[in-house]
Amino acid sequence: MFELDMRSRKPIYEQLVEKLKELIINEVLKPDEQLPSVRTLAQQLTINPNTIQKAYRELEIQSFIYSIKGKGSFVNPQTQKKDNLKIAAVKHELEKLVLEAFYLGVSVEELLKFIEEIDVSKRGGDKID
Amino acid sequence: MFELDMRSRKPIYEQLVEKLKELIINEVLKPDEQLPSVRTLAQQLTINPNTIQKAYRELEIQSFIYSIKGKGSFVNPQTQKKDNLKIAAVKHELEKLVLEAFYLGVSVEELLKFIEEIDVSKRGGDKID
DNA sequence: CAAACTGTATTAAGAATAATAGTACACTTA
DNA sequence: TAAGTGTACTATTATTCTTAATACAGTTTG
Repeated sequence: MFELDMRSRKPIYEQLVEKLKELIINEVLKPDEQLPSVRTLAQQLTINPNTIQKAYRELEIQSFIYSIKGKGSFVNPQTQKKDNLKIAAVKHELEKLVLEAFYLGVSVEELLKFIEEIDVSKRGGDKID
Repeated sequence: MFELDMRSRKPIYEQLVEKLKELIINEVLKPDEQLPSVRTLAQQLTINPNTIQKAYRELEIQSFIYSIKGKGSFVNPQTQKKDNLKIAAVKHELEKLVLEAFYLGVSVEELLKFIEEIDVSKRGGDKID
């Protein structure tokens, strides 16, 4: 279900958050569908349950999921589906531009920073890094 | 001269590398211009000289600068100037597309990952993260 | 009801990395 | 010669992520 990079600088709980976000937004995980329990997923991924719970807590804060004690964690149905075809088209255009930027000598790092700055300027302060 | 984010997950030596790269590529630092000494810059930024040296070493490995014992560290003139106008135009187009992607519900994280994957697929394995 | 499952919380310890501190050596320049 | 340069090395501190081991409250199921 997941591929985690244990050697990344990015914490695995944060990788989990991102992966699950994608699965939810793209409706691989359906609205109100139950997520694996913290202990089950921990066993599957052979990582500590606390790490899973940290990810779930973060996802709940960002209202991607909701959790009910004794029952489980579920996909928040408010998260509306994206227009995937449109997104694919945009990504295709994006890739062309990015490659052009690379060709012009713009570094990956500079590009990433640029993207992040677009983000924060339009949506308010986000996570550090 | 620099703005460092001491609270970022990104190490400050790595932030230094990126900032200096930009200054060099954009020729804010001219070819063969001498960089501040490790001790001077450390004092200015109130960080440890070892951290500066780590950044300089990395920049030398990536051949953005060259260092001569007893003399100093200098900008490698091989680093050619970029076409800044062209880059600005590309960035402008890029910003529009990125905002469109945001509007479609693509997360910043997903976008950053997408950019990074373009990079690695076209230029071989880079740094983790 | 009882057992087994859920989420949640807490404390402690381990591991890894970044950053600092301090010192030293070789080289260049004024 | 003195001061400034890059470079190297060890040790220590600090931070963060992860694990470990419990514990408690609620739900579900036999």
